[in-house]
Amino acid sequence: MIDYEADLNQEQRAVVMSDGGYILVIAGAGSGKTRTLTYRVARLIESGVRPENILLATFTNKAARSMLSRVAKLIESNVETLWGGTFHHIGNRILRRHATLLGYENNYTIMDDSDSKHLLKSCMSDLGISKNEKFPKVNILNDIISLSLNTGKDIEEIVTGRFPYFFNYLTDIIKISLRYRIRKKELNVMDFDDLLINWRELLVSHPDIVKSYSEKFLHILVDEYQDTNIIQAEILDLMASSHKNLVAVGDDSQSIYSFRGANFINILNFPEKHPDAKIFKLETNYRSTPEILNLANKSILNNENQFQKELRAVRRRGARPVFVPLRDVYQQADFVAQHIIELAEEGIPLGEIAVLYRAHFHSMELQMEFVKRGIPFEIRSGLRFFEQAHIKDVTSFLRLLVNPKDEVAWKRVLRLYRGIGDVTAERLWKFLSSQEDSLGAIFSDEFLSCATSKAAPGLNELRESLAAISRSRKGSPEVIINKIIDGGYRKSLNERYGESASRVEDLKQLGSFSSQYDTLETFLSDMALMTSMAEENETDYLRENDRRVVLSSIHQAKGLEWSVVFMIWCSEGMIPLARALKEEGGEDEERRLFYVATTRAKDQMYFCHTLIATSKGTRGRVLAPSRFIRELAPSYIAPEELPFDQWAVNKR
DNA sequence: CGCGGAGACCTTTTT
DNA sequence: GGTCTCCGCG
Repeated sequence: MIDYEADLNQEQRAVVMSDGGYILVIAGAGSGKTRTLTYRVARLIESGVRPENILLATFTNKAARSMLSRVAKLIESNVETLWGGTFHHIGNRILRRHATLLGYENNYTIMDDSDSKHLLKSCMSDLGISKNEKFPKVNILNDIISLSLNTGKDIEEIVTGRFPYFFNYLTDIIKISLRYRIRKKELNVMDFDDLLINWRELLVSHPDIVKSYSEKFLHILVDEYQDTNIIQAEILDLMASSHKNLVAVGDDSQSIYSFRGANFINILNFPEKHPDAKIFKLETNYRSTPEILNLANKSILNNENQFQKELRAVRRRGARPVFVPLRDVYQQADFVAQHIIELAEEGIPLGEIAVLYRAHFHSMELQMEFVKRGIPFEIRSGLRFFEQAHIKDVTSFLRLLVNPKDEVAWKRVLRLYRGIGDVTAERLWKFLSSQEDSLGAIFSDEFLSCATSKAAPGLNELRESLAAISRSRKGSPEVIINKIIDGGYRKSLNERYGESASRVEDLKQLGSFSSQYDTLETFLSDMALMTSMAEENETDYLRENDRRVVLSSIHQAKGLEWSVVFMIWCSEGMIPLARALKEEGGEDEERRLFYVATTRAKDQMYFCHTLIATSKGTRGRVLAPSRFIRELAPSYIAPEELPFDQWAVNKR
C-alpha cells in the first residue's frame, strides 16, 4: 500500500485522490507536478484500473519512461502495457493500425525535418517554381506549412501574420503546400505534423474508432499541457469524449513552445471549455530557495495574461542570486569554468551543476574552455544524433526496405554511389517509382540503362548491397545495419570524410542499440521520434545524476533541476533573443524562458552578462544587460557582483 | 553530368 | 564545424 498521507502534501493529495472527470492542475515550477501525476497513475492502478486502460501523454519519451518506472516501483508490479509517450509517439502507435483508412499504407515511414525540406525542394521543381533570391527558403516554407497545420490557421493567415514580407509569393507558397501534402501520401511518408493531423483526422472521421479508443483508454493524463497545440487539445477531447476522465497538468508560466504552434490559451481556456472541470493548484515550491523563487516570481509578474498564482517556497533561506557582469564570452567561459572548479572543490557533484543558454551556439566558447580545463560535461543540445549525415544514410537503406515508395530515402541511397548525382538519381527514381516492385526493379536491365556507363560500377555495388540486405530482411535491425556497413558503406565513408572511425563507431552503436527492437518498423519510428539513444538507455531515473556538468538550451532543461545553475549570455539581444522579439508575444515568451531557466536552480543561480558582443554581425558592440534583469534591478548595475537583495522591482 | 574545391553563410528554441 | 552554392574541369 502506498502511504499517500506521508508521501504527498495536501495539495498534491487532492489531485491524486480526486475522482474522474475533467481535471485541470495548475502546477507551478518545482511543485512536484510530475510526482503528483505519478502517484495518480499509481493510485488508479491500485484501485483496480488496468494499466492498459491508461494513456499518459508527456512532453518527451524520457519523461514518460521515468514516470512509468516510478509507478512500477510504487505499486511493485510492471506497467508495461500502459501507453506512455509523446503525442507523436502515441499518434504513431495508433496510426500504424489505421493508416489505410486515410489513404496511407500501414508501413509508412516517418520523415524528419531535413527530409521534409528535401521533399519540399522537389515539390518546388515539380511546380517549376524557380529559386528566386527573395523567395522563402525551404526551411521557412517548412515553418510556414507546419505552423499552419499546428495552429489550424490557413497559409494566408500565417504568411500575413508572421512573414508579411513573403506576401507576394503567397499563391506559390499555397501551391507548394498542396503539392507537398499530395506527395507525402504518394510516397507513403508522414512528417511529424502528420502524426498529429492524421490522428485527429482519424478520430474526426471515424466515430467507431473514437469510441473504441475512448473505451480502451479510460483514463487520460497529460503533462505539460501548456505546451499543447490546438490539434493536440482536440485529440485529447476526442479521446476522452465518452468518459471525460482527462487530467491536464501544466504551468502557463512555462509555455515556451509557441514557435511550434503550442498555445497556452489551451490551458487558460480549459475551464471554459469544460465547465464541469475541477481545478487544482499546486503552489508550494519544494525546489528552490526563497531567494531564487522570489526572483522568478517577480520576473514573471511582468507578463499579463496568466493564471493568478504565487509560488510559496518551503525551503530555508539560501544564497542570493548573483549577477555577474563580464567583458566578453571568453571571460564568461573563464568565469564559469573557474567557478565550477571551485564548486567541485567545495564538494558539489558536477552532475548537480548546469549551464543554460538561449541558443546552442551560445555555448561554443564554453565547450572549448571546459575541454581545455578537463571539466567533464554533457551537451544536451545541438546536433541530434539521428540527424547526422552518416546515421541518416544508413537508416535510409532501412527505410526503403520498409517502404519502397520512400523517395527521399531512395534518392539519398542512390546518391551515395560514385557516378550518381542529382540528375541520375532523379532518373533512376522515376523508373523505380513506375515499377510495381521498386526493390526488385533495381535488378532489371532497364534500371541500368537509366544511367550512363560511368555509374555502372556504383549501380552494381548498390545491387549487391541491397541483395544482401534483402536476404536478411527478416533478421534483426542490427544484422541489417552491419550488412550495410560492411556492404561498402564503410568504404564510402572513408572516401568522403577521410578518417571515419568515430562515424563507424556511431553506426556500431546504432546497431547495438537497434538490437532491442524486433522489427525494422518499430525501430525506425522510434528513431524518428527520439533525439538521442542515451535517453533510451537510462531507464533508471536514479542514474541521471551523472558526474558531468550539463550544458543545455533552456528549452531542453524543462522539467529538470540542478543545485547550481549558470545562465550565460544574459544580455539584451541574446535573451530576449533579438529575432524572437519580432514575433507577436515574443517578449512574453522570452520572459517565460527566463522564468523556466531561473526555476531550474535549487540552491544557487548565476546570471552572466557579457558586455561586448563577439558574434559575426555585431562584433564589438556593447550590449546592455538583459531587460529581464534590468526590470528587476535599479537603472544602473555596478560592474561587480550585485546581490538580488539590492534590486528593486521596476514596474513598467 | 558528376565532382571537387573554394567560399559564403549560418545557428532560436524541438517532436 | 557543418552545410549549401557556385564554378570550372574532366
